[in-house]
Amino acid sequence: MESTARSNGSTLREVAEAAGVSIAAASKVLHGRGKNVRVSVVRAEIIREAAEKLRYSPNALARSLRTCRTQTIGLIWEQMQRISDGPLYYVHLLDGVSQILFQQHYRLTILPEIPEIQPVRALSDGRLDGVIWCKMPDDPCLVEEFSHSPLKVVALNSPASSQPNAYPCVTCDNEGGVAQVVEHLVSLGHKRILFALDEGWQTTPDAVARLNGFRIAMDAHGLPFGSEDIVEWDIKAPALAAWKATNPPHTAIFAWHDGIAANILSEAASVGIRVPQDLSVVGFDSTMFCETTKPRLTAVRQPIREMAETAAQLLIDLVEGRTPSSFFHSFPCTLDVRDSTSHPPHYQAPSTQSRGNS
Amino acid sequence: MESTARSNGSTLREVAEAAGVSIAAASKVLHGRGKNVRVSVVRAEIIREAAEKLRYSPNALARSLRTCRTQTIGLIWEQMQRISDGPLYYVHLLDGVSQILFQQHYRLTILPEIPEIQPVRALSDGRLDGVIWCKMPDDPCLVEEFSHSPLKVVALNSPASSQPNAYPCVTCDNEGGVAQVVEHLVSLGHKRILFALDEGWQTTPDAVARLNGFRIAMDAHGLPFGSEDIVEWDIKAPALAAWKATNPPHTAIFAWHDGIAANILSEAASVGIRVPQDLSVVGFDSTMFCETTKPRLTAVRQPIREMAETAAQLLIDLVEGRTPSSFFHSFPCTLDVRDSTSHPPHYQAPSTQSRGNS
DNA sequence: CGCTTGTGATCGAACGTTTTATCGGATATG
DNA sequence: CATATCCGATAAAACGTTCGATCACAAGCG
Repeated sequence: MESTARSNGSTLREVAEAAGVSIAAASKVLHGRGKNVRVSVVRAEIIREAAEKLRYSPNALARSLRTCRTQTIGLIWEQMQRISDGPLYYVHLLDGVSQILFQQHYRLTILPEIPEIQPVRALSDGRLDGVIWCKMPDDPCLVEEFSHSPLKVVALNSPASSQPNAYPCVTCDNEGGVAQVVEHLVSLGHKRILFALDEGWQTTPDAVARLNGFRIAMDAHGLPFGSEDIVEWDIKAPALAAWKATNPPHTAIFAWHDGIAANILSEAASVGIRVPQDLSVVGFDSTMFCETTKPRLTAVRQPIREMAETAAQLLIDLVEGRTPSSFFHSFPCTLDVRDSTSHPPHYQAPSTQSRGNS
Repeated sequence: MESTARSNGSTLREVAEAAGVSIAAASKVLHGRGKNVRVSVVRAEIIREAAEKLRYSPNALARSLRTCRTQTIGLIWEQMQRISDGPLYYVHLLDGVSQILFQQHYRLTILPEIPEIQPVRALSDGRLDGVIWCKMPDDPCLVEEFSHSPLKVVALNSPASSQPNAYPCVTCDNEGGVAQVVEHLVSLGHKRILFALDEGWQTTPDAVARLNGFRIAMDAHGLPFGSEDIVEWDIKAPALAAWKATNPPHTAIFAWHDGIAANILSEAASVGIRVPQDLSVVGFDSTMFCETTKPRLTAVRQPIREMAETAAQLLIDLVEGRTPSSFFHSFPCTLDVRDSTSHPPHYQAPSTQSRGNS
């Protein structure tokens, strides 16, 4: 075995020797650090030449070991499987985060999903300055663990923390967005609306928030909403046939994210249900995706790119010792009305509208 | 200012002191390193207890500095802007890469696009064991630069290197995929096919390869193909109106990737051109995207996920000192025929087909 | 007894930086 | 002339690991 694996071409010491100066001088000239170290212009030039000749490249590990800063932040999100299955939501998230990070000379490391506490400690192994955590669970143990660590953390699309100022949170106004959906559908004349979730939604803060918002909004309109109005949509098993059988039927479906809505659309097409004539469909996220579906998909727009940018900037501020002015950022959602929503079947103009369905 | 920023809760030395043993012993027990270091079971337990009590977490920087290994690999790809504009291609790439990496306990760092040589040297700053480079240019200087660095590199979707065994290459059979498109369209009766590219395609190896493949395939069918059959599609400026004016008109368009094809589809819909009756459209990549477009998009399927997995595994092998059996991996493409291709207008059955167009 | 082998353990030298403390000497200040 | 200040520069101590060298001691073997 090699006794010592040479890490790189040349070191600061070699440059210093070649230039006939001290290591400190070389460090000062090449990296500009060191307050008390002063070096004349002539020697500076000599050092720079020596560095170029030796193809010197500084070792970031050694520097980080000394300075306790790595200029690297981590991103924790869902399992890749779900990310590549879903629509463009995560791509925009990545775009926003990396945009801010790169322009401020930070690197981005993608981390595998970490559910347990133990691995959280492993996060603070010195390689990261901070972490953006998507859908971070609101667990006091987690906060406790982070408080013992120099690692900074910002939560993105996570439930509001029970400890208000433990870490910054960036979310969107799920409730407000959902309220707009209900408002839109109700004004079109819909009374029974199905809420579509996918498997494992219980552990997804956003899904829970949207369901709650939906319940509240329906309630505000005096419309009934119970467990029979919720369906766990399975990509594999078509469920629209079953939907047809319910009585009185739901005239609209709201899916908690675009991916499910898209699946509902293609399922409807294959079963022969016309959207929006027979059934209105609404999604959530409103990425580019919605523009190319069969009837273009009406959906709530979540400003995920801006949210990601905000989270990244918040984290950088924290890492660099600046205290953010606010620890809670909620972004408003808007409704993009496209072609997948319309009046329910047998709709009558509001003036002659009677309470019971004919 | 703080003179010394404490990096973390506790160090190996503190654990060793608490347990009353040497640092080497603690290192051996907690990390299993050190060949000659032996420690009895009783003391091992004492050390483990001390570590737990002190919330010890090893410093990866110090370890990497010593071992010259970081268990981290970098991913160089296009600017994020293009990534989030495009279809799911990059998501699947990321999925494949991270899948392999994570399960073998490697981390993934996303790097900003690096066009210059100088920053390439900065890559080998000790933080990375290797790099997966998408659309890596075939530049001898680059190879030269990498040969001076301990960094391993694997090229993904890049042109075959002029130095065959300098680094492993993973690509798909662009020519073969395009040949299938031409075969498909010609068998449907098309004779004039427009090739759609987007701005800056000249620097994209895949785009160039597909254009070449297209030229060859058209030639093999005895069909003319010249500069008037190539169009630079601009997302902003609709071009289908112009297309209508050409005489004789192209009856089919092949776009070098799905994103452009999708834009053509929505443009066609807004201008009133029916696909596939008036115009056939074919894309390349065939991600999930193609299933939800207005007519479902016929496209060449590129096994990007498998390609990404292969590239990642190749790189890990290289990093861990194993020599890959092959340095060139080309994946076959298949044609997914969907609803956006059909016979050209005024098509007559082959039996009465005459050479000239009526 | 002399020699090898094996066990359990420690010491201390790297790894490549940053940064504080220090040091001649020149120059300015009292 | 004594003393403070500044300039140019260096030595050396960290930072937290890994790992080769070493050591004491016991046992096995001829």
